[in-house]
Amino acid sequence: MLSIGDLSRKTGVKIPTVRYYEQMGLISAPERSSGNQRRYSTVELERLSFIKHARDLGLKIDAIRELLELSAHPDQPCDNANRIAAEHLAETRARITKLQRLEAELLRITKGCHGDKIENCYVIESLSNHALCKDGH
Amino acid sequence: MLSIGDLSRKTGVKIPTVRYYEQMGLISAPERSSGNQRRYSTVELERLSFIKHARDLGLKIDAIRELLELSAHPDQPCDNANRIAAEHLAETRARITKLQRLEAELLRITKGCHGDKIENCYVIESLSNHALCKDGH
DNA sequence: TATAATCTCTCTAGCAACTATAGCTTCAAG
DNA sequence: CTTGAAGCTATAGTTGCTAGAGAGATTATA
Repeated sequence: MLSIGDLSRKTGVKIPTVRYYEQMGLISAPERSSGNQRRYSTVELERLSFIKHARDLGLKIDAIRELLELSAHPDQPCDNANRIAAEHLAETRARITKLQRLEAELLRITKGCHGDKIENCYVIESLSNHALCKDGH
Repeated sequence: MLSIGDLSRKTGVKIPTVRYYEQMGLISAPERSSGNQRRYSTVELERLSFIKHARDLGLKIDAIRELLELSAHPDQPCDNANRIAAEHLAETRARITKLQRLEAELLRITKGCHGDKIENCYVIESLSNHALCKDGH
């Protein structure tokens, strides 16, 4: 049996986060030692690894909850799992696109400053005056 | 004089957010009408536009606070303004890079599923088994 | 076996940047 | 003068954790 610290080291999920996941119902309440400390088996280790992996990929808790639910029913169609992953991919791409627009604008702004005083600083000026922007972010 | 609703419409900042910014000290407490409602002048309109623009570019409240402080001192050097902008650009780029790695992995996972049941769904399998990943995200 | 060092427990609060709700008051148009 | 929209304060909720306090449990060493 693994203590919460063991589980944490093996998965890379911090101890308070493990307890948080338990509270959120992502993992079920484990057995306890005689002194009331959590004791885990490899079942929970695998489940937590799944969660960690999904979080590292940026999936939201709710999506992970759905995926865990799905993975418990091996005989069901996997359309929903694919849909969740595809939606997350689309969101990720949308975020990239948005950040790239910001990147371009920030680059333009930082390159544009050749002054040395705030009064003619292009950074400050750009923020004050949206009309200076190339892009309708 | 502008009501908080006028200010909101002109800047695109929602009313509760305007009040939140006031609470956070980004904008100072404005004059009040005889009935205790907020009344703004164009000074506050410009300041809030600055804030909105900076937020749209992804700058954090603390960074904006610094920039506002700087913009109040036109005769000071603008090194700090440039530094803040450059740091934010670097952070933005780092986030893009990370998201692109996730995108690649998500794409691989979603394309990889040719099963129709959960039991042989590559999405679920990938999440269960990190070793299937190409990239050490 | 005693004791010290480390771990774990629960509970509460805090983070960022808002957003939502409730219950009340004020404003502006007709 | 009435009515409906807009505004007020205060509090709580959002997401996904993280930090701290103060107590109890476990383990390693003497």
